[in-house]
Amino acid sequence: MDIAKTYNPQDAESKWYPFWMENDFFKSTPDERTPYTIVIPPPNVTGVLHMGHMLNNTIQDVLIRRARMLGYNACWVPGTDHASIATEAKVVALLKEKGIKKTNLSREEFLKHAWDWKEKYGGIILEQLKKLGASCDWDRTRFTMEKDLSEAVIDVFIDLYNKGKIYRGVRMVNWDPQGLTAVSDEEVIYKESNSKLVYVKYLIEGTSDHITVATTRPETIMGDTAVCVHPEDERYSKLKGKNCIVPIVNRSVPVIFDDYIDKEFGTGALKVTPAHDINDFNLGQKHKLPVIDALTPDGKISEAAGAYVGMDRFACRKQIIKDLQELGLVEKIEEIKNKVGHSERTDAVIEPKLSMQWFLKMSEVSKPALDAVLNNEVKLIPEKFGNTYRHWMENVHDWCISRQLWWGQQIPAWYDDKGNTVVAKTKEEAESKLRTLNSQLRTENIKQDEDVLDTWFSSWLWPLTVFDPAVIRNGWDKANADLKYYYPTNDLVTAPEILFFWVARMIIAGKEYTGIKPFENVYLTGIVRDKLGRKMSKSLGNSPDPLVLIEKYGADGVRVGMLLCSPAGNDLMFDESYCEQGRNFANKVWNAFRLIKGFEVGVGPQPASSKAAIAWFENKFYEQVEIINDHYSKYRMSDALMATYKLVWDDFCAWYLEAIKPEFIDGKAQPIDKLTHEATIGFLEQLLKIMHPWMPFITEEIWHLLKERTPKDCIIVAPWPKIKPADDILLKEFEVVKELVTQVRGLRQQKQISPKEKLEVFEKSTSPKPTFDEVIVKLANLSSFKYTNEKIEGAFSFMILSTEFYVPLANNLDADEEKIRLKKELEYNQGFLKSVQIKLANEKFVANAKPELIALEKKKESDALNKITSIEEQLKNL
RNA sequence: GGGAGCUUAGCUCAGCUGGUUCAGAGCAUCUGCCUUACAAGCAGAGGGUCACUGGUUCGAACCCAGUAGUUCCCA
Repeated sequence: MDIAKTYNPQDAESKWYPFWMENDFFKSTPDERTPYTIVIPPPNVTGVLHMGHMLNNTIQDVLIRRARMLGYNACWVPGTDHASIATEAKVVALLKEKGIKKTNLSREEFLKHAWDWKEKYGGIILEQLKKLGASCDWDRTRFTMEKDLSEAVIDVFIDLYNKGKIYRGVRMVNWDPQGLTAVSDEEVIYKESNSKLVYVKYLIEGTSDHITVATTRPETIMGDTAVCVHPEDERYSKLKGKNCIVPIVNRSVPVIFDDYIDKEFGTGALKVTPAHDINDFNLGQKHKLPVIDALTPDGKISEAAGAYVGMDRFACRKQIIKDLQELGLVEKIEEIKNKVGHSERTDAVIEPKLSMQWFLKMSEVSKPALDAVLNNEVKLIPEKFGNTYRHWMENVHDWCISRQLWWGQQIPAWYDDKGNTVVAKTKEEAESKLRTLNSQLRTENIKQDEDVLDTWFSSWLWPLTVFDPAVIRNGWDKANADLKYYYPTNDLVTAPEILFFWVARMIIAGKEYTGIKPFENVYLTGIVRDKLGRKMSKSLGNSPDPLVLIEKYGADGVRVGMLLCSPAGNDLMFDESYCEQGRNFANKVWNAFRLIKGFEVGVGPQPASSKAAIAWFENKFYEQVEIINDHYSKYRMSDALMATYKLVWDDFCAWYLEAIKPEFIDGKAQPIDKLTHEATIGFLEQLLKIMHPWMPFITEEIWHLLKERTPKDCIIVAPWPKIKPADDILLKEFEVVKELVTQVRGLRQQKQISPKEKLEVFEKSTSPKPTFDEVIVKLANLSSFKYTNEKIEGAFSFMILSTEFYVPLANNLDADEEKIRLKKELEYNQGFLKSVQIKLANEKFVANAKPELIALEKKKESDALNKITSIEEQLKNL
């Protein structure tokens, strides 16, 4: 068979993914096995795969594939969320291109367009995940706006309303004037910007005096309903009971006193605009001030302002400063830096705005969710996030769950024309409820709330409703078989930035509706940054396209590359060179396979070197798989990967294969014996298994090229290797072999001796351990490896641990050079001895240290003394 | 302004309960090799005042305090 010299990932990827699908290897249905479940953090339905997804989903796939091999019933549920704001913005933009305005459409018409869009373009990301190799059970794909998932959302709203946990109120919300919706606190991004602090004079009514206030938002002056100063601020004490005049609109407003004021900031006097600042709003409530909303929803000056009506808020800011200057009312302008909130979705400057919104009271429902993390019922990985989590949960604000959009679950609240509100699942139910409040009710006067619910208000049910959308209605006791089997899920893999948005809220929902946590462990990945440490973003253009990377390096290469640089919970500085390293590794594995596949099996006996190498590698494998399993158990992904990488590359390829590889005689490869051949294929199979979660495609490819297999005999479902305790003594012996071979190779390099020239090596020993002698002869290319009781005169020598080795080199020993080298070694050992002896002479050390430790130090001392004597002797002989 | 984390080789990171010859790994670098599995490779080598300053201890990369730099979260 002709096998390509370099691995071609595309062939394997296009072959095995469909094969796995056709054979239902990703599929899971409840059975007698223990389940292992992951629900995907549903990506935004408008999304395309970015590096963050790539990292996140690779980790999930590694976990799920390994669980499958460990014999669990592995189930990874995929899906997308409906992303109200993002999707609606996309659809609005698309309609605009066609010349259709959203405002000209009815809700139903708009939603039809939105669904059309979703069917046509939505969920591209799920197809992209397949390229990565994601082994999701695609038959279980869910979407948060599906009929029954939506119904669950409505059921939750009604339930929480009935429990008194949802209320409607006028509140200051973060208003996105571009998206025309309220957004939650978490969706506001504060950015540092340069602002002008304008000092404006307000005349005191009935006098020629004035009071100066400092503001960064002069365009809200028309909404002022008071000026506030600190009660203990002597500068202003004479203003008690006075009014002042709001410039431009010449409104008379009171001067009020409140210790909320920071005397040091600006002039110590604050203009109070209850409609446009949360603190001012609170002040207004306290002092019973009127509220004047001076802005329209789209960020223009409103009728109520009485001036600049219809002007954009930023244009107005410029104009009003100019006008105030002309009126002589501007004392000065300072340039300051402050943080300005921007919408995460549209990047528009957020406007604090009073509006009628629906809220969920968080204080009670969040308690069980806080406890679940504090008492380790839900484990956060890494643990440090527990602090952040607690801090947030202890200071949680009520959750604004309404959004002024159409794409989403419409709030099941109904109003009549008399100001009555009821919450009901259907219009009919609402009508009968309203009728009890309003006997004159006319059906045509019943209106449903126009708003939809926050997307997180549906995705917080994800781990429940992907399995049983009816669980809210039926209750946990009547949950379906799927939910009972898969819930709680095992691991959740997500980004720390949505720890509160989503993770905390899922725990809340899980606790509220089942009393059970939704998952055991939450693995928080880092943020993918570029190598300069900048967050990857579209605007910076510093994010590689994952699909291009896959094309370039292969899916396996990219997966390995991603995980090589991803410490748990810490950000990762991604660089393409990691993918290159991943690709190179795949190629290394490919070539190891090529070598093994090319062996011709003969009838000859098994060489002693092969037998010894097999014994060693078997134990090495046990030792390392145990370490790898341990890394997995601690979610140390990059450590598990690196241990796998080194086991394959260093131990298997560089040492084992070199040790068993048949020699060439007269330019012809000799056949390999049957026993060694079988053992080697067995090792390769075991190694492929532990590589499979990281590199699913190449491992499946080689698995099938290695042998004829039955159709169901695929590595994706092959059992994870069983291990035995490793023989530590054997492993230690081999470490000496490695060191010895390295020394001989180094000697060749140093003395310019060809690797082809055979050398002779002696070990000074009275109790030979010949297990690996033949391996040494082969790997170091020796004519012989012998033991001696005597020192070999005139030979090059070195020590490993406390054993001396000699390499006789005719005409090659440079006495001066040798002396320098030995003196250096002598110095080092003397220094070392000294430090050990100081320690042993220290009474407190001897008194306090553990006995094993003292014994160890004594051994170090005697070893060092032996070495020194030996080196001194050698020096004398030169 | 409040809170949390981080700082170890050129880069990315390990270093668990303070004690093995403990200062490590991978990549990168340097040197020599196209040795019939692999130049996407092989063999060898160099490279660090563990951010800084103090303290605790027989002993500190590790524990404590402070300082500097840096990242994130909250306001």
